[in-house]
Amino acid sequence: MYERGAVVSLDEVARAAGVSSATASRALSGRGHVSPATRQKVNEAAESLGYVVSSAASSLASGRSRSIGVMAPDLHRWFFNSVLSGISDTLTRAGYDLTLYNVTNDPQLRREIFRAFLRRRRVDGVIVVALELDEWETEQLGSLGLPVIVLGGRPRALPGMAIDDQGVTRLAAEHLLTLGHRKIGYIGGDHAFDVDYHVPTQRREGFDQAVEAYGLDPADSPAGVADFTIPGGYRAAKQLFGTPGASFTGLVAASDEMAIGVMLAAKDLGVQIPQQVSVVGVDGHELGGLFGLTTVDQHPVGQGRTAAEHILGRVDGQGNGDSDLPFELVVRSSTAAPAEVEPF
Amino acid sequence: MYERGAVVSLDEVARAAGVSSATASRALSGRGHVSPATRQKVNEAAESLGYVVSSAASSLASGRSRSIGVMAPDLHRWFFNSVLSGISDTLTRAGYDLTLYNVTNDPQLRREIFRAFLRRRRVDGVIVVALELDEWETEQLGSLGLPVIVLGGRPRALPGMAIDDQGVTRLAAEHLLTLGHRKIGYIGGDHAFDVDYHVPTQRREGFDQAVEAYGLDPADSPAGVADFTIPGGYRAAKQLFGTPGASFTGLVAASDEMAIGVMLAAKDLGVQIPQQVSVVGVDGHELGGLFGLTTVDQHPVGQGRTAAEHILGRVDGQGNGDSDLPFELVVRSSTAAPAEVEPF
DNA sequence: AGTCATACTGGAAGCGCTTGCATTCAATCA
DNA sequence: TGATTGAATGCAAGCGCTTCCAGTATGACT
Repeated sequence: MYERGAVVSLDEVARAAGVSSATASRALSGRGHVSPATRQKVNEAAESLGYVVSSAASSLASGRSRSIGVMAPDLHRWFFNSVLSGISDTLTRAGYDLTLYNVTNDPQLRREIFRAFLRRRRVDGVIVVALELDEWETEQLGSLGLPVIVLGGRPRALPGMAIDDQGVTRLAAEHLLTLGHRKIGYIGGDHAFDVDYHVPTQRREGFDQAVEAYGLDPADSPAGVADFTIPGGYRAAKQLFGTPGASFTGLVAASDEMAIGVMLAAKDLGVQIPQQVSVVGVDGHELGGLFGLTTVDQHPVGQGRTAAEHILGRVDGQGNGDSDLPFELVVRSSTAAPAEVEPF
Repeated sequence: MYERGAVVSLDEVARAAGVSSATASRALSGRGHVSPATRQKVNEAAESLGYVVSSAASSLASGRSRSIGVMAPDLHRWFFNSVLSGISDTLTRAGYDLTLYNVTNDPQLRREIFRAFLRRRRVDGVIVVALELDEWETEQLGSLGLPVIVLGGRPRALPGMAIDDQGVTRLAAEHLLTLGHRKIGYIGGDHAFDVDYHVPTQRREGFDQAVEAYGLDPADSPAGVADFTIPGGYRAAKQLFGTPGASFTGLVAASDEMAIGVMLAAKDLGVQIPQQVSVVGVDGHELGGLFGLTTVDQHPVGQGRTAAEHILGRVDGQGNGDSDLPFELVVRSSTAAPAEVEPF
């Protein structure tokens, strides 16, 4: 039904340039010795014929596909689609394609991705974004014989890049403590939500460390559990604000989406931010500005870029992948020194 | 550096099953005649050896890559990543890969995607999500010799699927008019924002039609311009709410994100929804429930699924693509009959 | 002048599949 | 019963590149 319009082959380019296809290949790919004059002739021929290499033929012959696989969970979550944008941008600039594997909750589909999709040798490397991998999955990835990099979380067996997940919440909590808050609450994830690799635990840990460093008992901190989304944060905050006796002047949320949920809940309940409660999040969400949210920005787009650069380097046999990612506190209007005002 | 772990070839499977590689290929792909007994032998051999077809070799030999290209703009926008999820889900289930081309504002990158990426013959079909294509791009897509489907917008030259973009806003406005509102405002896009193919104009048109049908003059409707995002809607609403003399009891926003921005602005300004102003959006945003937003749901995930099914059908030579997509009004708490209360 | 390294180029062998064609064999039919 | 048909299978020719190897030419060096 769809016949490919006259597709130009390397042979035609070679003929037009008056060289062999071997030389044409070398000229176009930049590998091997080709005289400048020949190279130009070939390039011109290719240009004028509109030649584009066939990825299938090239892959088959060279064993390289010029494509990177990206496995990511829920694309609705801002963090993940941000990382994906960053990866996509860098790969496109490098002339690589991006094969997306959206790993959903369907266990069968998920299994199939690890079993078959990745093995088709369509990709030269894999970036795993914030997935909690079980042992079998880790093994599958490892046995691929391809560079793999896990972004977010540090599975023992695979090279990873991650922010210091304790560091971010520690920084967030320290910010509040420095401002003078002494009674601060925490809203974070639960182990049951394993979309993030151990992230919930790590983040809570960081919070605790900061609190303890100020001689306080983390157990005294009112805590809520949510799933890293806006509605999740909203619900948790409503509950927290409504808990009798659980007063606090500051609140750390383990993600900006939760923090935004908190701010919405506060608005609904008439709790004033930051007069009655200061709120800090983690991520650097694009809506942070709109809400005046103080946050620990982890530059997700940059993380995507970095991961992509890294994997591209590894495809060429450089580096090994483990590294730390930067983050920084961005202070906006959702935090202030605790006022003399009655806490909520 | 990374040697591929013992990759199993079709020949090995064939040998293990005691047949020729031709038969093994037919057995595995399901094409051609193979006796049930042979088929089973081959399947078992493949299974036990962990054989997975090489996509490059298969593509080269058959001309089919079992991959679909998806071109999408800004992944942050909820609508786009929803559609993408839907596409991904359907493709994965069908055993297809998804090659993502995130089309950004960088004109050079964008050009390159159309010029080279799509021509590498890595994909069997292309789904274009809500991109305003210029003539050259349309032509490139058309000359690919591949099934292409444009989701959202209807470029003359390419088959497309779209909701009735006039219909959605007409429905939204009719909802308000039916409730008794007679002074309703509109927040929509601008031609300058061409991420959506003609969508801004179409949606405004639909709104006007509804208003006119009630004997009102669309020119009397207070209107704001925004870029389909939450902050955009927020800014436009602040302006609209602050315009002297521009009173209205209902507001139609051309996207849910804008509508959410409107609600946030209203909250900040103390404008009560729906008591003073009723708000309707378009999309079916996942946060609609949280905000109690009345909306015209266009089921973006479903759209993605439908588009994917369609393109898969076209790859197999069926159908031609043009079709309408369903949408429906979802009434929540952001709309009500105009109260006796003073409008904002 | 002779040797050797080096730059450039072409021939040709695959890469791992799919598929057209030929072959075999058993079932069907007049 | 011989001719016909069709299912089942194998052979082998590619698909369009990359790259090893060999060959030639050119320049450098002793």
